[in-house]
Amino acid sequence: MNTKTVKRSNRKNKDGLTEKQFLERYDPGNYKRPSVTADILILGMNEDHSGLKLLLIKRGNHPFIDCWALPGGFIEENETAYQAAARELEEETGLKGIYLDQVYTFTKPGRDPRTWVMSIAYLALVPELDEVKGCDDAEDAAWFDLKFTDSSIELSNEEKGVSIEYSLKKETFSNGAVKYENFIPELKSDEALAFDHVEILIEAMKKLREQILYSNQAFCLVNRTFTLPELQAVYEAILNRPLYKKSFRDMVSEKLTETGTERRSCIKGGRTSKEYTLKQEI
Amino acid sequence: MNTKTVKRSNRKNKDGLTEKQFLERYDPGNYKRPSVTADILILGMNEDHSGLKLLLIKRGNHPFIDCWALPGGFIEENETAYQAAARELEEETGLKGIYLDQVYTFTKPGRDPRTWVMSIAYLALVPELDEVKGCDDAEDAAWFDLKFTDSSIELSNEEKGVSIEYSLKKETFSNGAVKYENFIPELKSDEALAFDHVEILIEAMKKLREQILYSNQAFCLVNRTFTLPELQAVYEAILNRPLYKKSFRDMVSEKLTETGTERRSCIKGGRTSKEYTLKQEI
DNA sequence: ATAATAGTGTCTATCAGACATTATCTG
DNA sequence: CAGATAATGTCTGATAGACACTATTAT
Repeated sequence: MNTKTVKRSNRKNKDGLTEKQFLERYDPGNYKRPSVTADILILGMNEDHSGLKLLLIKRGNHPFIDCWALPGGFIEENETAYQAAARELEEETGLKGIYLDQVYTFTKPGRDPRTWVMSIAYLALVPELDEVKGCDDAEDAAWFDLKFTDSSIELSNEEKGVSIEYSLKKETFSNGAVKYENFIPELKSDEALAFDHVEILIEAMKKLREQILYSNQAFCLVNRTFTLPELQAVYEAILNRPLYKKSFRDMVSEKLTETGTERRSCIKGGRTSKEYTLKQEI
Repeated sequence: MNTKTVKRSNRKNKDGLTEKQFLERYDPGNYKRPSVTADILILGMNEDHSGLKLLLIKRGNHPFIDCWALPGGFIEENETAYQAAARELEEETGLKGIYLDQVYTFTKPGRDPRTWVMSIAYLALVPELDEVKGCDDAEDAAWFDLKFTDSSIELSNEEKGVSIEYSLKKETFSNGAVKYENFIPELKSDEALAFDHVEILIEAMKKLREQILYSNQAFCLVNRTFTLPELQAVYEAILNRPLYKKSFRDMVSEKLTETGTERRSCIKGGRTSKEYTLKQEI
């Protein structure tokens, strides 16, 4: 590898320049370049585990003034998109070390009416917060209850009196021999999500649904210690269908360690549940 | 929705501007912006279906002069990243209507020594070409045999006498409760892939391996009509492990339609195989 | 006691893994 | 015929779906 490096450093291009000389004289030119943002879907479970919630911020300026939007920010030159997303996530929630993964990059011309902007979308999964802190403080930011079915998306925040609703139409899309089921959203409410953020939400939820059964992502949405009814509620909220208790428990059992304690999980009556943690692999 | 649009168009921001006025006066400012390229992994099966091949082009200028690289190009303002990738794919192979899907966006600062460049990686799957056209013509472009195992990556082109090899070390990486197995490449040959293109290759192959059993991607790598030994070879090449014939056939059988003809699939002796096509869903 | 939830037992259908056997083609 | 590959049959073990039953708690 050293010999290779040395060899390459002497190699001259058609203008007679070595790599070092070439880079010293390199002129980035005046091509038009896009701005690139990292936008984040921050997902959590609501208090009684009956569904998902999504963190949105309210826009204070044009375009889409007064509309709710995904938190996000421009990526800077000395950082990765992941770092930008993690920074934004911490600013918004105060949380670090949270599950955060790149979902998809959105590049459609005109998706931002101001100028040419691409968006690298990230999905963050936050546990039930013992302290429900940092969310609707500072500017206008709030958790919205999210209902994502096969035929509609509903985002609502009772306290703020906001309800955003889209109907979904399934459309098959061919990519070579592969066929996708795409959801085409149509706005049904007065309020709307800013930019193409519905589409980002749809893509992220599709991906999460595909992966949830074969990954440990569900464990990111509960506390470090959790009960099986709580964990099952996470799967059911994401998949939007009930799971059989026994099959579910068989599926996750080998990933669990009992803590030894028991406690109540949901609010309504009934028996106490055993508490578990995710098994630490050695 | 119309009322909503009308309402919003009158809404003024803190400077007293409507959305229209705001956009007319919008100054994109002088922030630094990245260049963004669409780079493509173009994968196909080699002639006797014994393995995968990858299309690479040879760089004629710094940086990484003389190195082999993934084809790609800058995304322009009036197109999506997908369109840029499709355009590049057609230039390189003459093919249209091919499977093409976004894999991941690479943003690490310094990944291009010239300037700030992000890359949106695409995966293209091309069928066995009856005409093996358009590949090693024009500039220097060539199909490389690709061997991707758990411990190494090998890219070789006998005709050009080029062999690129990396060893792979597995490393676990924690993302919240989720653990990933990452492959860390280390260059073993004199020749190397340009930029961070090994990492792009690794990510794309990981994703393809995860999806191949639950998607129709394998059908993109064979002709419209194919035999089961041919199709099985595709799965085995991607998964890098043998599959049991019977289980494999049970798995794919409901996706197939017999054409009625029989023909020989591989070069070596033996019986003729039935020919199939992918079943058209109604 | 009753209602509600937590947790377990068991049957079935399906399917991947594993091998064995039969069928067809080339030389 | 021998050697090679194609295609199919069958057994096993694991598992998701489905339902029934027992256990524990609050009111």
